[in-house]
Amino acid sequence: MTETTAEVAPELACPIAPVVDIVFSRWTTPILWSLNEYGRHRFVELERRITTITPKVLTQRLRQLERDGLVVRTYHPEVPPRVEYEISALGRSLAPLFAALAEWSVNLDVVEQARQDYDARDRAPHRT
Amino acid sequence: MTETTAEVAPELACPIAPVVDIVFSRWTTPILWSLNEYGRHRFVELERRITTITPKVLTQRLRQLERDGLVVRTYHPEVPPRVEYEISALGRSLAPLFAALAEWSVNLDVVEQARQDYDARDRAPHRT
DNA sequence: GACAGTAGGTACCTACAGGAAAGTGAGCCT
DNA sequence: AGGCTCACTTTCCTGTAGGTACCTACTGTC
Repeated sequence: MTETTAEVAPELACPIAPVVDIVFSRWTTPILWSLNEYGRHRFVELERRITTITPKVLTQRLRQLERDGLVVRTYHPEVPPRVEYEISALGRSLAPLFAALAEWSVNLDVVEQARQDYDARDRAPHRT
Repeated sequence: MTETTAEVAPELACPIAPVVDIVFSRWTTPILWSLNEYGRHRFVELERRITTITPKVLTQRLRQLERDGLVVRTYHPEVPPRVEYEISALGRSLAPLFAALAEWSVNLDVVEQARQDYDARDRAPHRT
């Protein structure tokens, strides 16, 4: 944890926000997860794995991830064109982060319980 | 829409997506970070720390975080009303995650360099 | 009586992310 | 000669998150 010089963006109030923007922006999580867990993917393979994503958005996210150096795109100028996406070394360095998230997911039921409690508490008495 | 499917959300293709939704939805990161790093906050204190957030959105996010059991809201029915927000035990359990993110932020310059390389590469030759 | 401060609530509006659907181009199959 | 596949691209359209602005109740202070 290198202390970055001076005040870095007081409007953020939070040094990890830029990382979150890069790593956890919409759709990037399932893409990175897929590439990290199951290795190299072609475009249609990703499309089929993340069934709810549209090709337009998938392209956008992949371009963004490629630009950020998190995935590597390899174009094979063959007859039916073939493109392969794989996670980069930088992307692989996120693995412990993903592992930590996966571990934390044991708390999902706690969250679910908290929601039910909150909703139940909120129905009966008037909120202060 | 209430399809009781056997497989748990094939459209996600990624078990950590629910966690990301809870923890890294918009604005929650600076809020949780502030409460975790600097302790208890009043509403205006949070507002002043995260300067770009509007009161409406801050209220929304705080309610959501309270409902999810990540922050605790304490209302003091005093003359100028006073409300305090603090992080819950569950929220505190995110600390190692935040630490991991903070550590990863050393790679931000790598990302920045990748972006510059990508943009430079993309200007000159035609993209395949 | 005017105003400030607190913790929001509410109504209205806009911008942009993302969805749907069709097109592209090059070649191989039949 | 039409159909197929891949990897997108383009156009059009909608939903909704979030912004702006104003409102509440209460009291102390000027």
